[in-house]
Amino acid sequence: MTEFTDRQKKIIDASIGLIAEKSIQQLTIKNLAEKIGLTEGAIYRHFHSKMEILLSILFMFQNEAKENLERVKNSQLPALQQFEDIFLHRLKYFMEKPAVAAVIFSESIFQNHNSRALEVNKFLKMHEETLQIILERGKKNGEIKKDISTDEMIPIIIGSMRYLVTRWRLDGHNFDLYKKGFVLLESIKKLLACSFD
Amino acid sequence: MTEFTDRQKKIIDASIGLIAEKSIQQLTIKNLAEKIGLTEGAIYRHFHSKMEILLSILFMFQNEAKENLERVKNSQLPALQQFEDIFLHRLKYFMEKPAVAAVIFSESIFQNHNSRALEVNKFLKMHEETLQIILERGKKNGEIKKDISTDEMIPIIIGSMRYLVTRWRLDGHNFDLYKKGFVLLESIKKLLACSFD
DNA sequence: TAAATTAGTGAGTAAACGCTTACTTATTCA
DNA sequence: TGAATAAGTAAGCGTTTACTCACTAATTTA
Repeated sequence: MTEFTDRQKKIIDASIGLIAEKSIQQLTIKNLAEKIGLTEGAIYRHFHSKMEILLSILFMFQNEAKENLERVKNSQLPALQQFEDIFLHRLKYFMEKPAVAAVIFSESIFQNHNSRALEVNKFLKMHEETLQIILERGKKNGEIKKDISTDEMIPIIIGSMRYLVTRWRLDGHNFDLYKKGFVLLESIKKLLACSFD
Repeated sequence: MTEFTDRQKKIIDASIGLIAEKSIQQLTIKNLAEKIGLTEGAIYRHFHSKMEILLSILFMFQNEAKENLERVKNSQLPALQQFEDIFLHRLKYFMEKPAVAAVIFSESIFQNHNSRALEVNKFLKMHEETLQIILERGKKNGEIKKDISTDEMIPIIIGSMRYLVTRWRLDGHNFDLYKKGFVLLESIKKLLACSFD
C-alpha cells in the first residue's frame, strides 16, 4: 500500500480541486503550483511527473472503491440490496468529489500510455467481477431472474449508472445525482428481480 | 445545411483517420497537414480553427444520426424493433469509423467551450427524445412494460449501449461490437417487453 | 488578355507545456 | 554544533502547439 505524505495529499487535493473547478485540461503544473502557493519546481520534489499525480488520483479512488466493494460483497444483505449499496455509495462519493468522476470518466487521458490504460481497464474489470459474483448469488437465491445472462446484466447496470453520471457532469452538476440514482436503481432492481416468488 | 468543399471533406476524413490510428491527442495541425500532403498554413485556407474541424466531425455525425433517427421513427415497425434498429445501425457506423466514436465519447474535449458543450448535450437530448417517443408508443401498443417509467428506461438503454462501446474502445476494438451489441439488445428487449400477452 | 480570386508555400510567432537545474533556506539528527 | 537532508525558489530549456503572414502559382472571370 503506497502511502502519501502530507504534501503529496495536498497536491492531490489541489489537483482534484482544479479539475472540478475548471476541467482536466486546466490541470497544469503551473496552475497547480499557483493554487497551492508554491513554485512549479517544488511540485517535482513530491512527484516525478504529472502522470504520477493523475495516477495517484486514480489509485486513491481505486483503493476506496476496492474497500467498498469488499465490504458490500461480504455483507449478508440480499443481492439486489448489495448492488444498490455499491452504486449509491459511489454516487455519494462523486457528489463529494466531482473531480474524481472527471478523472475516472476521462479514460482517454490514459489512452496514449498503454500500461496506464490497462490500469483503467483493471478498474472496470474489478467492478464487473464483483457484480458478477453478486448477481450469480442472487440468481441462486431466487432473487434475480435467470432468463437474462449475467454477462448481459453487467453492462446494463454499470452502463446505466455511468450514463447518469455523464449526464450529471454535462449538466454542470445541476441535479441531485443521488436522488436520481436512487430512482434509477429502483427501476433496475425491478427489472432484474424475479417476478415469480 | 452547411455543405463542405472537397478539400474540407478530405481534411475531415484525414482527421478521422488520424484519431482512429493514434488518438485524439495526436490530432494536431502538423500531423494533419503531413497526412494530406499539404503545409499547415494550407489547412487554414479551409478551416478557421482546429475546433471548427472537430465540430465538423461532430456535425457530420449529427446529420447522419438525425437522418437515421427520423427514418426509423417513421417506420411502421414495432417499438422494440425500432430501437434495436437504431442501435445496431449506430454500432455498424462506429465499426466503420471508430474515430467518430472517439470524438463522440470525448465530451471533455468540448467541455471548455461552453457553447460547444451545449452542442454535445443537444445531441444526447435528440436521442433521448426519439427513444421517449418510441417507448411510449410501445407502451400504448402493449409491447412494452408499463411499470417502469420511460424516464428510467432511457438511461438504461442508452447507458448500456454506451458502456459497450466504451469497453470496445478500451479493448482496442478487439471484439465484434455488432455481435455483442446484438446479444445485449436482445436482453434489453426481453427486460422491457410486456410479459403478459 | 488582364484582373481578381483561390489555394498553396515556407518561414515564423507567441504562448503553453512539462520538466530541469543551480542555488538557497529550513529542519533533523548524530 | 555542525553536517546531512529535505523542501523550496527563480530562471529557463526544449519542445509542441495553434495560428499568421507575406508571397507565389494557378485558375476564373470580366
